[in-house]
Amino acid sequence: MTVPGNAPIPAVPTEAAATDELVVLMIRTAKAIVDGMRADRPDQASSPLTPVHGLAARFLIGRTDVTTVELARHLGITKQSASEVVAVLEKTGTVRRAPHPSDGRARVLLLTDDGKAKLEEGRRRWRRVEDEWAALVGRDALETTRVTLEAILEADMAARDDRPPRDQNSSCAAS
Amino acid sequence: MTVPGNAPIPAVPTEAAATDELVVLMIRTAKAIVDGMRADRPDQASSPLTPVHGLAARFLIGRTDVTTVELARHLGITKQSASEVVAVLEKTGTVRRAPHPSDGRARVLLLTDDGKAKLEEGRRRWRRVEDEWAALVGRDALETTRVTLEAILEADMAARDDRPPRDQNSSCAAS
DNA sequence: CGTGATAGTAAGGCCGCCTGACTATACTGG
DNA sequence: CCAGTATAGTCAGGCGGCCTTACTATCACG
Repeated sequence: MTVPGNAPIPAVPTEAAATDELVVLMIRTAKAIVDGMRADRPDQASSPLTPVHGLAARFLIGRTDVTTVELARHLGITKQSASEVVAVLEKTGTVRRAPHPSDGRARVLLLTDDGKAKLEEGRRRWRRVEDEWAALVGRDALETTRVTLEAILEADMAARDDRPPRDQNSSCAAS
Repeated sequence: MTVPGNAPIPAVPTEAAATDELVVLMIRTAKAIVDGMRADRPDQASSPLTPVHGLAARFLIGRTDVTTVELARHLGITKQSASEVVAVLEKTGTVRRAPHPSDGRARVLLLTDDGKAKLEEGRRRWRRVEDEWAALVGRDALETTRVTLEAILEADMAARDDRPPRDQNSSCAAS
C-alpha cells in the first residue's frame, strides 16, 4: 500500500480517506460481481450470454405475457437493444417467441424448459455465493440488505416512470 | 402490467415470479443509479466525466502516493484504460500529476483543490439521496446495508488478489 | 551491467448500447 | 369506414468504454 523504498512522502495532512458512500459501494460491488462472473467460468468465456441476458431471462419467470418492449423497460435499455438480447436468448434456446394472443404486432417471450433449467442452475450457484456472504456478515444483515436494495430499486423505478422515458423512439412525430 | 384487451392468457400455473436474489438486486440497483446520474443532470450531459471518473477521484482522497497502475487495480480496469481516465481527470483540472518521489518511472496522482471541491459537491448530492432512502427504510437498515456491502466488496477484492490479475500485460515473456 | 519486471504510452479493435429510420398493426374520433 | 396517431418490432449505422498488442523508460537484483 505504501510507496516502495523509503522516501519521505510530502505527507499532506492526510484528510482521512473518506469512508465510501452507499452509492459507491453499490456500484463497486456490482462491478466486482459482474467481473467475477466471467472470471469464474473461463470455460464459458466465449458464451454469448452476458449478465444482461440473465436479468432478461429472470424477468420472464412465471410470466407469459412479456413483450420485447416491456422487457426493454424492465432492463432500462432501448427496445432495439432488448431485441438483440432476445435474439441471443432465442438462438441459445433459452427463450422462444409466440404470437401475442391479442396484439398482432407483438410477440410474447416465453422461457423454454432449457432456459428454466439454466436459470435454476444459476440460482443454485448464487445461493452458494450468498451462503459465503452470510458467513461473513450473518443472515440477518444479508436479509436487511436485500430488503433495503429492493425498496431503493423499486422507488427508483417508480421515479423513472414519472419522468419522460428517455426517448426510445417515442414518435412525437409531426407538429 | 397485464395485457391490454381482455384475452384470457393461457395462464400457465404461474410458478411464482421468483424474488430477486441479492446479486440481481445489487446489479440492477447499481445500474439504475448510474443511469439516473446522467438523467438527473442533462446540463452536464456532454461532460466527459463519467461515474468511473468519480470512483477514480474518490480513491485519491487523502492519498498522495497513488500511481496510475494502482488506480487501475482499484478500479478493476487495465492500466491503459486507467491512463485514459487520468488523462480526462487531468484535462478537467480535477487531478494533477507529480513525479514520484522515489520511482522515476511513476507519477503520483494528486487531487487539485478544484477536484476536492467537485468531490465534496458530489458527496453532498449523494448524502441527500441517502436521506431519501433513509426515509424509506430507516437509518439502521441503511447502515447495515453499507457495512454488508463493504464486507462483501472487501472479501471480493481480497479474493481477486489471489487469482492471476486478469492479464494487463504481465509480461510473462519468453521462455 | 545485463536480465527480467514494472510504470506508462500509443494504436487499433470489439462489443454493448444508442440514434435514426422504417414497416406493420392497433386504437380513436369523426 | 377512414384518416391520423401511437405502439411493437426490425434494420443500419455510430459512439464510447474498455481491451489487446506493442513499445519505451526506469528499476531491481544478481
